[in-house]
Amino acid sequence: MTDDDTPAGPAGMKPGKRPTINDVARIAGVSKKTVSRVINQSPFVREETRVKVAAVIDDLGFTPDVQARGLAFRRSFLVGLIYDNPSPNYVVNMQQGVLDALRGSGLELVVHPCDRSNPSLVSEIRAFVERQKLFGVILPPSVSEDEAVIEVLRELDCPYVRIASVSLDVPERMLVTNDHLGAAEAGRHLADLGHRRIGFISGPVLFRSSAVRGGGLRDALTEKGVALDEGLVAEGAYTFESGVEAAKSLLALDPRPTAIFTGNDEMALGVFKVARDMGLEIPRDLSVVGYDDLPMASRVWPNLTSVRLPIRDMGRMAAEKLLAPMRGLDPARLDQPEVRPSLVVRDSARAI
Amino acid sequence: MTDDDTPAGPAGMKPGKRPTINDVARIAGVSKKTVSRVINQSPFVREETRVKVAAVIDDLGFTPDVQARGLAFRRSFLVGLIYDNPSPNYVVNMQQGVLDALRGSGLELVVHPCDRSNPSLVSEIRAFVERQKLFGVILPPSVSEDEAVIEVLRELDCPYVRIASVSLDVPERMLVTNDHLGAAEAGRHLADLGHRRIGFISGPVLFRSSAVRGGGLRDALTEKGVALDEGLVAEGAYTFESGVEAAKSLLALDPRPTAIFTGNDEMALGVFKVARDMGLEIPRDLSVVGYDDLPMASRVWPNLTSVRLPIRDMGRMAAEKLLAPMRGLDPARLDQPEVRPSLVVRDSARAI
DNA sequence: AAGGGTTAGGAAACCGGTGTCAACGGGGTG
DNA sequence: CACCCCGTTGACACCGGTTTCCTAACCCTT
Repeated sequence: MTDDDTPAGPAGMKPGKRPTINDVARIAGVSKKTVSRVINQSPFVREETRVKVAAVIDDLGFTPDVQARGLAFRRSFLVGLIYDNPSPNYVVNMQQGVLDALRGSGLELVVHPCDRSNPSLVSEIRAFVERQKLFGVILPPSVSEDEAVIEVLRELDCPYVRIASVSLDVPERMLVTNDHLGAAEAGRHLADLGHRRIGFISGPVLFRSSAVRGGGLRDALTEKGVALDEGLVAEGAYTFESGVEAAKSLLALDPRPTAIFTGNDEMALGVFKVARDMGLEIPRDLSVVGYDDLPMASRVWPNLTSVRLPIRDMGRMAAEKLLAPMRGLDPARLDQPEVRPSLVVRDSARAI
Repeated sequence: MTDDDTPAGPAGMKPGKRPTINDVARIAGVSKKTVSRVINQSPFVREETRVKVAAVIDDLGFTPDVQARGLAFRRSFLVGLIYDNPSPNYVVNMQQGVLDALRGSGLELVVHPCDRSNPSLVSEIRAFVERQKLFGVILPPSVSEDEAVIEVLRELDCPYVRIASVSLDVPERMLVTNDHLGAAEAGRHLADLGHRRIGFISGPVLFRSSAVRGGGLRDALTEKGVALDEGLVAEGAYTFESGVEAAKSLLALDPRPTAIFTGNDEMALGVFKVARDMGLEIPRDLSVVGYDDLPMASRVWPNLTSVRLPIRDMGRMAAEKLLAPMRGLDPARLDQPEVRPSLVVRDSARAI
């Protein structure tokens, strides 16, 4: 009957426009509210009706408008990733992991780098979250450790998941990276290789992981009957340059340490540089173990022994926690796989 | 007069809720349409009225709801970054640059990695752009070179800016990275150092930059009276492993090249590894020049001479092109700064 | 002073969904 | 048989903006 000449799409639709819920309702012969119920999987729809509406939705290729839905729901379908970690490798892998979990959920990822030393950090994050009415937020270290930020998220009633080296919150909002375990593995490895004078270059105090990794090392050494000499501990800043400075001070000692564990790989490369400049050969004259297992750990020479952190998996797990309520999963289902750092043994550390 | 006990916010507002355009209109004593005009900087508002409304907006801390605005505008305030480049460093710097340009504009960045070898690439990107009604899209290589993707963006009427090594589109939608120039600089450098047998490890053919960088090298050498021996050209894949394979084949030649220019730094590190395994010392026995100037170029030993690409600036410039219409800038203003790659001379290449 | 062209500003519809609540039909109960 | 309850469904208002169309006021001519 309709003698319209719609070039594409099923009959009854204006061309060149996406179908709306009204089109679906009209064609299916139901009210838009019923269509809405089908979309939202309401149980109060007769199976027969549901199938009929679903068929029309499928036929038309209808997808609900995220803005309209968001407006009515007073919540967007955007997940924010707020981070201050400067490592590109960390950031990209984290994003990938989050996207792995988001795939198929209809949610998108909005990235928001920030700077904890910026005094307007909190108000800026507040504006971001409030304006976008975020579905949820994922916070990797170290911004995950900022209680003022968390305070704002709670106040705005924005769901979040924090990633940190130790538990700082209720389990359903927390992903613990167990840095203690990873550092302990590194410590045991060095002790087993016979090292007794072991240096440690920590991260900045602003990062909890700095202390946790140091603690893991200390505990493992103690367990092996080795003491961690406080004189062999230097503070770095998780950067190459800071690693250089710290290594200079440690390797200037007499007697110097026979092994150095660094809080991350960047600083381990700083140790490499200083050792080279001093004519020390790794691992003959000095063993080095890093943390993070960056791609370059296996590119440099000698290959760097390092603790691998499954960053992408961490991103995925954190995002899955955020989605759990939407998927009707009980937060009680807390028996999720833990993050397990693992030591990757390569060539930069050997028996004394 | 008002004896309400709103804990926060100016009078006349319900507590715990963000002010809406209706609140502003009521308090300012105008219609919501007039407020809308002020927000959108319509010229049809008397200065006196504008000031009055602006004062109320400021007083209330009113910010328009992005979803409602987007719904009415039929366009969101989200910029998409669609990329398939696997380098974390590239991706993060690109994001940073785009965010630099977006700051203060009220737009947010949504990241969308993709895989060009996925047959559903185009339909997936279509769904993403259509569902989110993106404000615009930025496409770095190599997805920027995919005409099928561009076709979809045009069809959906979604503004975009492509980043590529050569011009593939009209100037206002194109940011050219001038890889030709960067590679030529590298070529001149090697020729000036006296190298005559120069090897080249290209990127994959899927990336235009591979051919363009090779062309730049060839032209520079020709200009110096040096021929690029086709037998010294090997194809890599922009990965460390592919660099290793290509280096093995090139360094097995007799006589072997005295210098190798690689399409990127990852592959240059592959050359480092093979040289080390063969007992060749860089730069004494072999000079190496890379492209990208990754952070690790200055961390490894010897420090890698490489062509620096201002990735963050590129991201910013691309995003600014996208915002130009919104800012009322003429696309005619095309006298923008060009991307200028520059050679960073370090220790991995020296005179023969 | 009447007529005509601007211009500032408002009422109502609309963007595309969801929440509230009442209505409807059929089966079980007193 | 009247009444109630329950599973389904729809009408209508609403989310917070923008667009369309119209009116009233103002200024300048004639």
